[in-house]
Amino acid sequence: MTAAKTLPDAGPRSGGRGRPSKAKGLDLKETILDAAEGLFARHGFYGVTTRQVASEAGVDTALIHYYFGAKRELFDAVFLRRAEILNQAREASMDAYVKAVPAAEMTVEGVIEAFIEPLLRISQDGGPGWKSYFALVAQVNNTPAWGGETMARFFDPVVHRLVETLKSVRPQAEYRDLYWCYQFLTGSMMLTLSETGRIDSLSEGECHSSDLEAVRRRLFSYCAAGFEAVIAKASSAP
Amino acid sequence: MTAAKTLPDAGPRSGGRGRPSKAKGLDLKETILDAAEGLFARHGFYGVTTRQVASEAGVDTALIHYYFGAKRELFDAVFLRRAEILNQAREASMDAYVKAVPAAEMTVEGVIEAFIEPLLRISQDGGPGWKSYFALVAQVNNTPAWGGETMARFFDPVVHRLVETLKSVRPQAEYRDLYWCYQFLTGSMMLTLSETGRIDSLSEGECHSSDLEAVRRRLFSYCAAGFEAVIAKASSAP
DNA sequence: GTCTTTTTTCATCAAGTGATGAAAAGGAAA
DNA sequence: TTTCCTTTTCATCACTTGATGAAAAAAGAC
Repeated sequence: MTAAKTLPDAGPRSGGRGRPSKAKGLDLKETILDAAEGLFARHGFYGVTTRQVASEAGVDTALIHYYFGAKRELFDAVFLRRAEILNQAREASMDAYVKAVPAAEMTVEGVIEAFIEPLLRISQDGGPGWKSYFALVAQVNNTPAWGGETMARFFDPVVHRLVETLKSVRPQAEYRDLYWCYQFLTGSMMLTLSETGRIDSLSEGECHSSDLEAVRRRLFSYCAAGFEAVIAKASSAP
Repeated sequence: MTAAKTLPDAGPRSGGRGRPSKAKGLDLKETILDAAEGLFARHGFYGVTTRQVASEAGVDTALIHYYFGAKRELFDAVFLRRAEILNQAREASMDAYVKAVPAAEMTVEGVIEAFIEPLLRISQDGGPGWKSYFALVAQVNNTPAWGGETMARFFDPVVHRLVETLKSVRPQAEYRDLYWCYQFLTGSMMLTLSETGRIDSLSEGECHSSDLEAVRRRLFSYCAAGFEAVIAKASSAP
């Protein structure tokens, strides 16, 4: 609390006097976030101690509280850091699709691809931190106690955008069906992005969690066909 | 350790002399497992203390170690208790399908329904403990550190059976595709069974996590269409 | 009743937990 | 150089953690 109050509000540079925070301060903050991200992703919020984070980051325990306050605030900082980038990338991707394709030619698969592809690309090219982050989000997504609120707080807008776009492509579809299908989609997507390695052992080497190109070749058409089937079934039997 | 060694090996009744374990012993064991199940499902392994379990079950902390040994062994006992019932029910369901339907008339959707339906039925009719259990399994499924091994240890056989049955229905399908599709399916299924309530708030009341009848009307055809699309795409573009 | 075994409770341990206040270190500003 | 502010470290607190051994209670066996 006291520590949190003395935090420099803006990131880059803080006013005029005193030691400039550019020296190592911000780097250390990022280092701490990186360490916390990896550990939280692997062991969950309660499975990680602030001492472990400090040790992994190579800093003193007190420094973590100095920069982030309580442990939960550190977790939120980890979660928030990439959530904004993620939402931006997804909104941009859907913008691009809607802008590039005439309304009459938009497809369910195209919309879904615009929604998911940014995540695959970032996971492949964004560096190792992103892999941890996706595993973290997948874990939060399946956390009954507080996962729902957290996911809603950060990711609801882009999901609503997906549903609305799909509704415009298939106007006869019911929202009920679209939301259920979205849930099925996000379950597949999150489990895949978290790359738990289960499919590697299950398939005895036929498939690899990290092979996102293989995912790309299958997930879009899988989900699109699922959506279409559910929509068709609903409209045929009301 | 010492406590674990003095455990009665077989459950029901233990030999001849001494206090019979029928009195309250087994009931207490079940009570402890129930309490642990609910807590682990909500907060994960590290988010629960043995004292919380004891308090929830209304027993002394030491009794937990007396019956189950270390905390991790308690967790395994919780996980194992229903896993066996689950596997039995699923095997029986697939047996019934394969027996009832001539090979020529089996469908991808039929096989998938035989694989998933037991879970939905048990979740609906099996009592509240099962809801917790499914949430627990979903959480383990998304745990990178040790979730993979745990899932494999308990559930690999029935999954291999699913894949083999699907292969017999669509002999031209590649195992690669079937395994990837299974991963998509299990992601959707586990997230749905864990009933996190996210779809309730996301859909603003249109859908309810607990409405498994709505799931039944959609999930089978969704997954089946996804499988068919992936298989078709693979065989059309080798 | 007495004996014998199991079940339950009590008191406690050693290690680890998140968190904090005070002091030290270090560079910029005067 | 001295002052001033920020960053980093140190020592520590109050509390919780998983776990255990010894003693007490319970209940059939004799």
